[in-house]
Amino acid sequence: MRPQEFTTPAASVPVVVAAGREIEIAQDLNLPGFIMGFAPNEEIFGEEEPTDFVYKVISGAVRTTRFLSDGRRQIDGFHLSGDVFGLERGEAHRFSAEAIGECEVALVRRKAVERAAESDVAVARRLWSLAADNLEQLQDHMLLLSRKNAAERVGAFLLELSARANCRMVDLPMSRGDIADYLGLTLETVSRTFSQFAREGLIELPTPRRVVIRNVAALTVN
Amino acid sequence: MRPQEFTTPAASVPVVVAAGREIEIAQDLNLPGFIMGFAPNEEIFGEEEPTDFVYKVISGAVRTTRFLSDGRRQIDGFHLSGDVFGLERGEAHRFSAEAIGECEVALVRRKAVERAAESDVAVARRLWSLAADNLEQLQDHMLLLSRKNAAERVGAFLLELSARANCRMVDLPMSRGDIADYLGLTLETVSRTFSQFAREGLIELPTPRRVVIRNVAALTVN
DNA sequence: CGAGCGTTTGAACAGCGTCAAAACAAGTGG
DNA sequence: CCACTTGTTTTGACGCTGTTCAAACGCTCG
Repeated sequence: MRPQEFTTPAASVPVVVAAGREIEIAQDLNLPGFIMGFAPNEEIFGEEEPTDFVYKVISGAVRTTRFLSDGRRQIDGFHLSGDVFGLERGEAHRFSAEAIGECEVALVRRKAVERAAESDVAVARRLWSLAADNLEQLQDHMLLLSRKNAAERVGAFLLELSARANCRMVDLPMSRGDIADYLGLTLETVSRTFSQFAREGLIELPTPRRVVIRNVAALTVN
Repeated sequence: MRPQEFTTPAASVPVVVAAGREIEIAQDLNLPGFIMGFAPNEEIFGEEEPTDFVYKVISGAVRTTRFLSDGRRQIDGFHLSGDVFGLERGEAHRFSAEAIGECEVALVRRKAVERAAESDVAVARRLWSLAADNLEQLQDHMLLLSRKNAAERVGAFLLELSARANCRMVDLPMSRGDIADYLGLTLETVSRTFSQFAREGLIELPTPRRVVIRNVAALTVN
């Protein structure tokens, strides 16, 4: 979705919900931006598109994805409320981003972020930290992908979400297929592992999209 | 290996080969450092050790690794001559680094690098670029680990080395086991895939550690 | 020449993927 | 309110890819 293609609220989504607002991109870094609404599975930006904006999830959830030429998909990350995404060094996005469910996203001009970083060392450092957090998370995820089995992957995923929500009960915004593409599995394997965990009493599944973690230790692997 | 434990050239490795030299950490960023020699499989730094230094490969090859508690190993990356590694944000290393074969590594104080970045925006930007390169490489590797099969992984690995060496003939400094832990496979699968490629004429294997790439397209997957 | 390590190869096995169908949930229109 | 549609999730049966275990091979270096 390119900004030139904005539609008015009266037309179909996406729509600009609010313009000219101050968006907090990092701690103590507020920049002018605007908020847009996206429908489920709607593209926020596509691979190869210019990196004109930096994004922040206001509500809902977003996934960033990459594809192999034959359609195999990888989900690089899930971005929940408050997360910043789409900040890349190059001129073109290496990922696409899509709304998982109905969601609101704030857009800030990338140039504005870069100018702020150039004039203020503290800001540059905070942006660096943002990237470094990202890097460390990616490294953990790489270890998961290269050396953990299906149960360990799903366990780590549930604990990751639980830690983010700071709660043993988690509502999953994403489908089994999304989880599978995040964990390098198939959706059937993810579903089977959920069922297995429930049978073993490690989790409860009140509904398919709600998980209550009962046994943290049994889901943990280091 | 902590610097306090340096031994003299007369004793066993590692040894300080040269002290007080200027090391080029990034383009136009030369900082005082010293060069140490390491024996095959010798640890350069360990997980959890303080991040007091930034490292640069002068000769030979280095691997950075992480472990799961039960011993499963992942190789995060191979670092060849000219590569900078060990630059992390936190106070403790999240990886260990070992010499693959006999090699020389330059050490520069991390504080010196940070001071340079703080006083010079251009330096900070170049360090940022270093990290961003790292990030992009990691993302590609994640796609490999999550969605590519054994042949595609080994193919990508060979092309990666070939691109770095800028040559269709590549000498592998690392063992089959190292390659396996980098690609998320077993050493047997790596060996079998090499043999398979050779049988199909995609590569030649004059010796186990030397590969000549014959058919780039057949090894490529996007 | 023999020891030790890395590599190759084989055979059996298992974990996860594939294909298929059924169960389930949510929304739509009669 | 209920039949119908559509999409997601679950479950089953089966097969393949890659692992495991084991043995043989080939270097290199004492």
